[in-house]
Amino acid sequence: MVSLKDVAKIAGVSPSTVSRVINRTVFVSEETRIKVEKAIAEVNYRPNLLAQSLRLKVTKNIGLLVPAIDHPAFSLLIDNIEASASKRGLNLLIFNTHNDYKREAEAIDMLLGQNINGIIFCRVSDESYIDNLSRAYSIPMVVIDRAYDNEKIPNVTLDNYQAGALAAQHLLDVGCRRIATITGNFKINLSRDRYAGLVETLAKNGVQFDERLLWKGGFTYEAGIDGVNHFIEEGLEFDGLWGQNDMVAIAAISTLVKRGLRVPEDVAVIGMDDVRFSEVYNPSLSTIYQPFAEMSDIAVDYIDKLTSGETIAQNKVRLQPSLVVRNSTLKG
Amino acid sequence: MVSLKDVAKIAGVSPSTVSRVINRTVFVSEETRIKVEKAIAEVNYRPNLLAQSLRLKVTKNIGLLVPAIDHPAFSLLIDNIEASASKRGLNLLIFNTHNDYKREAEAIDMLLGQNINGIIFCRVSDESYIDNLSRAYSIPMVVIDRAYDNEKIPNVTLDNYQAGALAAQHLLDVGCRRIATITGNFKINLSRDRYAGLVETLAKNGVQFDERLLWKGGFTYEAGIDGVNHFIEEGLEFDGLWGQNDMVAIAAISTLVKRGLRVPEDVAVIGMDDVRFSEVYNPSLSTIYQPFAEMSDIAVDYIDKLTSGETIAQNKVRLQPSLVVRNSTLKG
DNA sequence: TTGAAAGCGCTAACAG
DNA sequence: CTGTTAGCGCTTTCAA
Repeated sequence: MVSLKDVAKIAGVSPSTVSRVINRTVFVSEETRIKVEKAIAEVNYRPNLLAQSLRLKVTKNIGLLVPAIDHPAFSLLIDNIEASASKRGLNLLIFNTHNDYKREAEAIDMLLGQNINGIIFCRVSDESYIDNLSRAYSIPMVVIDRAYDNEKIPNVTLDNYQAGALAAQHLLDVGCRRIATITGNFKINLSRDRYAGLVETLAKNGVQFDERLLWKGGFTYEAGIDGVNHFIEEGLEFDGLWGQNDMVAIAAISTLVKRGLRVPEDVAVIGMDDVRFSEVYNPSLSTIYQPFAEMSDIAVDYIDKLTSGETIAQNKVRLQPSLVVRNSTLKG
Repeated sequence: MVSLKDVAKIAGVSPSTVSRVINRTVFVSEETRIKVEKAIAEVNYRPNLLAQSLRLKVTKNIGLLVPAIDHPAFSLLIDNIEASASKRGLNLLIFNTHNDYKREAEAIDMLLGQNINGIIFCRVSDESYIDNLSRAYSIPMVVIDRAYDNEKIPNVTLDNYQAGALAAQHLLDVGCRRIATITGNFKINLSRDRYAGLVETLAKNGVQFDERLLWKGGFTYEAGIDGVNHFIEEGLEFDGLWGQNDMVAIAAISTLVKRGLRVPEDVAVIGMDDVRFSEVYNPSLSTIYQPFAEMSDIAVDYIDKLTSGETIAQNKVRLQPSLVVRNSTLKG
């Protein structure tokens, strides 16, 4: 590996001068600058980021913790965060917490010993260890998506109550009256918020939610399958269903169809997130759009600002969801 | 930040002793070890990886280049690579090359200046810059999935010809005779290999492939949609279709159904990769399984071994695909 | 405008 | 078994 010293020797100047040329930190005479640049090119020199970071106590890396990687919503999120990071010249270190708050704690612990600038943290659930988090405070940190009700760490989230409200309103609008829902684990507060938005909006419109039509199965395909099977086996009737994410909704549709029901004619189904394949599913899936790109950009920007010592005016951002209507709810 | 020196002072020993306790590199007397450990715990000391890496010239980071993140096959691959890396205490730095060989070249260039141990490289296409790659040789590198025909860099790939053969054989077995295929870009050699496997296996079985039923649309949903629309608009008849990945196959099914055709009764459709949602699609998708987990593990292991200076006996591994039969081809 | 020197936090001879 | 010393590659005072 060719070092700054080598370049200095070739250019016939001191190491500090080479450093100054590279970082444009102070003025260097045209003449020497050219000599140095020539030497750099000659040996194809690249600064050693390790040494640089050690000296400067800042790195270009940020850590990202997600509960799952191969999950359409999270891969979409990761994709967006990567884009935001790379736009700012930051690198992403990704860790999968596997929806397990113990592994999450280990990962945080590890991350703190890592050469990173900050952590973007998509918490597993309300069980996530608080004490580790407070230790984590020693480096910039932002929580995305799954924040606590009274999150102290800067965070960017969705108005999940409103997501539930939109889903309820749309199902009512297309004529549904007996509405079922399959939710995420209630240890994740956004599952509760989404649910509350649904139930309260139905109530406001004179429709009482039947709690037997609630299945807290989680954010997986299995939840969608199990939920629908459960409802049907219990002999419960329903004409509308909200799956709290698109995977669940799609699994629900698939199960309904297998059971001989038509979607949307017999049951209108709406999902959440607007992941890529919801558009291609058969029938195409109505859903609640979640602005992942915007959320990612805000989160990365936080880290960036916090790192450079800037103070941030607003340390909580809550974005609004919106309704996407496709065929799975169009009773036409 | 508390440093090793601080710990040494508290424990009343020299910095080297503290280092020795931490790294268990040589024997330290029970007595001093305990003193040191107590001091470490007292101030909650964590070694600075930056300094450690600078000194040792090895990091715990590996870079991963993928053509896309939010693509079911790649998020599955990323998921598996993360698992393999984390199992070995390695961190993953992810870069999205956006299927663009120019951005890919930039990313490699950047990665080379990064504090990484090695690169796992999922090449965009045959257009990927060779010269950059050879420069990249200065650090351990392994190509996964999309390797060249005569790849010089250690690589782990699938027997893509065999994948095509399996698809062809299965479609023949369920009674198809007019078979269409939608392939990846032919600049990616695995698209060509898969295609060759299909065509030659058909020929071996006395079925001549009609080249008008080839659509080189790429690995996207759009390709599946466009391909089917094209075939139908050209008035071409077909009773079987292979999409070279699951997204394409699913988009094809969705388009066929929209056009009033039944799957599998009118057209049997098979995909490739066996991503998560192919099982949940309606109808569930027959596909060619690709052993991503195994591929990932081999790739990460390569980097790990190369880093520690071990020589690797076999620097090319080619794994076998297998057939997964579901409803989209069961004409029953 | 440039060079010398110190030091970021760590490890590894080398000596004892 | 442990301490002293040098140095990884870089930046930044401090002087000149």
